Order: sequence, then structure tokens, then C-alpha cells
Amino acid sequence: MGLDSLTMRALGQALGVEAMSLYNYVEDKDDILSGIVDLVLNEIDLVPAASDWRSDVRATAVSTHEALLRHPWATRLVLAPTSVRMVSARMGYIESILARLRNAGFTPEAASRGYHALDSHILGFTIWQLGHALPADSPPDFIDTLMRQLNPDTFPYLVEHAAVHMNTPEGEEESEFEFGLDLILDGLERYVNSTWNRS
Amino acid sequence: MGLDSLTMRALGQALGVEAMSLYNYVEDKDDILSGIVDLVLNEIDLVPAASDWRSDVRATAVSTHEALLRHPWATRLVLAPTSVRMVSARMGYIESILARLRNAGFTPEAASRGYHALDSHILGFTIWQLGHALPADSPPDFIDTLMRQLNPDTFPYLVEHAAVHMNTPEGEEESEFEFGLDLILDGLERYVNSTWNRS
DNA sequence: GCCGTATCCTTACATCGTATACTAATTCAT
DNA sequence: ATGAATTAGTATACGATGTAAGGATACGGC
Repeated sequence: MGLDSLTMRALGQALGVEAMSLYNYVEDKDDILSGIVDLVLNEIDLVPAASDWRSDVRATAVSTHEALLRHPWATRLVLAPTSVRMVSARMGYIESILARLRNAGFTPEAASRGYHALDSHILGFTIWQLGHALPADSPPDFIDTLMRQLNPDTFPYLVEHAAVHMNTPEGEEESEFEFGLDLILDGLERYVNSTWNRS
Repeated sequence: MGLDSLTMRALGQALGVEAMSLYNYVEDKDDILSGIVDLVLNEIDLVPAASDWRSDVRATAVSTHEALLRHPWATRLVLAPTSVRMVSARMGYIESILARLRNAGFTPEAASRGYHALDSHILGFTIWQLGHALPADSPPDFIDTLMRQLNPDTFPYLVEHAAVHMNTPEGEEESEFEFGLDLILDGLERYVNSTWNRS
């Protein structure tokens, strides 16, 4: 299971072909991984300039988050360094956010900073969420045994934090994502308004 | 270069020993990687309750960001899923932020959300920053050739964004990190004040 | 008929983590 | 002091992995 099971030999077998035949169609394995990233990022809904900038950017952020969650293995690829090449869908995604901010009156510098703040949150939160999802083959008492390793005297708030997580229903994690997202959008809104009034 | 060059054989050779001898001291390679993560996260300054919560949390966030930047290869390990085990230094880091928020009057739920918002930004931004650092062996015209592949008609704001990046001096990237960080801290501050007044 | 091109297979290589088995030294209980 | 157990180390080997190199086969245009 997982990304490791995507080998050239396995992929070839799935296509009824030997591994080396794949090299007639792709440069190397990185080429395939780049294509996967491209496919996933193409699932992002890019709705340009539908209503106010905040709603538009928020929708794009949520859509990105959902697309990444849909493809846990691909998410690790998105943030792989230069090995996975900068890919066209990713460029389109960045462009759409930048465009929306610039058209809303952000200066080039402000739009850059806003984009980075948003992108960091989307990526960072999604990675966390995926990293803490239980592996499919984990035993039912996995959490219990893990909690028991936590000493409540040395890590009282971590224990409390874990309890909070266990008491939140399934879909609630999305609202956690949106909590941080709205924090950033609030900040950007105030930021752009304050520079407006000043000029 | 990079994480890939840390092989059991290479590590053994560096220690003047055969690869298999290492298994007398570690369970497997993941064990070593977990240890590396632990070392890196132990570099984070945990200053508990020095002044107001905001300054303390901010200092911890900046320190975490700097520690991760100091060890680019280890950063990729921090966000590896369950393969790298939950490690004690990471638990201490989380505990310290949670404790500072709870003591400042955050409810357990608010502290959890605040922690996640902060952690997402730290991780997300650092990953981005590391992913876009130029590889050491890149030719001097690397950026130029990369920019030339960007069509200014289809990606005008991306081109502008790249220009912004190239015009910002070296240390300025840190202030980009702190921009997003302060956005979140602003939001948390207002959030906790508003719930204060309400109760 | 012949030749270039596209597609695919076979074989082979270097490198990886690590299972297994063996040796030699050290420590410890009696 | 002696035999047993633990520890530290080596040697060898297995099964994966990505991919380089070199044919094989089929087809379309001249």
C-alpha cells in the first residue's frame, strides 16, 4: 500500500507490459510522478472572479484542500523538492490566487505574501491531517495504546488535546481547516483595507 | 547529496564499521531517522511563560522555523507519516504551545485550533521555502531559463510574483514567514478576547 | 524489396534495507 | 576460576528498485 507500491514493474504489469516499455512514453519515474501531481491539482476548482475576492479565494483554498485529501499519496509529492518538476496545473493554481488578490487591490508584494500565507496553511494543514490519519491496517486499540504511552503528568495538555480530537465528529476536521483559513483571510482583509485607507 | 545518501552502508563506513553492525544499536533505519528528527526538534527553544502568551508563542514558532531551516533534509522527515514514529521532542514542542495557550485563557478547543493553525503555517511555509531553494548544483542561469518557460500572457501574475521574489533581499524571506505568523496571532488574539468578553 | 520508426522484451547492473549465520570478545553468575 | 550468556562485529546473501543496453517484431512509405 502507499506510494512505494508504485514501481515501474508494478505499473507495467497493471498495463500488461514489461517495465522497460514504459520508458518509451516517459522520461523516467519522476515524469510519471509529475503527471500524477498534475492530475490531482487539475481537480482544483478555479472559479475566477465570481463574487468578492474573499469568497473566491476561500473557495479555491477549500477546493485545493479537498483535492489533496482525496489523494493522500499525491500530496506528499506536491511538496517534494525539485525532483517533481514544477508542473502546469500548479502554476495555474498559483496564478489564479495571485490574480484574484491583485484584482482586489493588493499590491504585488501584498499579493505575494497573501498567497504564501494561504498556501502554507493549505499545505501544512493537509499534511498534518493526512499524517495523523490512522493507517488502514491499524488495530482497533491503536489509539488507546498510543495514549497510554503519554504520561499525563509531563504532557497534560497534549493528553487534553488528544481528547479534544477524539471527541470531535468526523466532518469537524474540515471546520478546523476553515478556522485557520478564516484567520488568515480576516487578516488579509484588514491588511488590504488598512493600506487602502492610508493611500 | 541529500537524504538519499544516508544509507546504512555509508553510515557504517563513516563510523568505520560494516553496515550490519549498526543493527546492534538501532531497530531499523526508521529508528535512525526518528532520532534525527528528535535531535532537530530539540533545537527548538521552548521558553515557557516568559512574557505575554503572544510573544512566547511567536518566539517558539520562529525558533521552530529556524531549526527546520537549519536542517532541510530533516524537515522532510518531520512530516513523513507514521513511518517516522511520534517522537518525544515533537511531543514536547506541541505541549509547550498548548500549555501557553491554555494558560492564556484559551479553552481546550480553542487551544487545539490555535495550535493547528500555527503548526500548519510553520510546517507549510518552511516546506515551501525549502522546496524553492535552489539546488546547490544549479547553473547560474537556472532562474532565467525557468522564467523563460513562463508565458507572461497566460501567467502574468506568476511572472510578477517571481519578480517580487527576486527583488527581495536574502533575509527578507523571514519577514514573509512572520507576516503570515502575525496574521494568525492577530486572529487568535481577537478570537480569545471576543470569547472573553462574551463569558 | 528495403529501410526507418515505434513498440516491446530480455538481460544485466548497481544499490538498497536487512535476514541469517558465524566469530570473537567481554561480562557475569556460580 | 570456569562455563554461560551477552555484546559487537563480519561475511554472505536475498529480494526489491530504477534504469542502461541491445535486440526482436511489426508497419508504412519509397
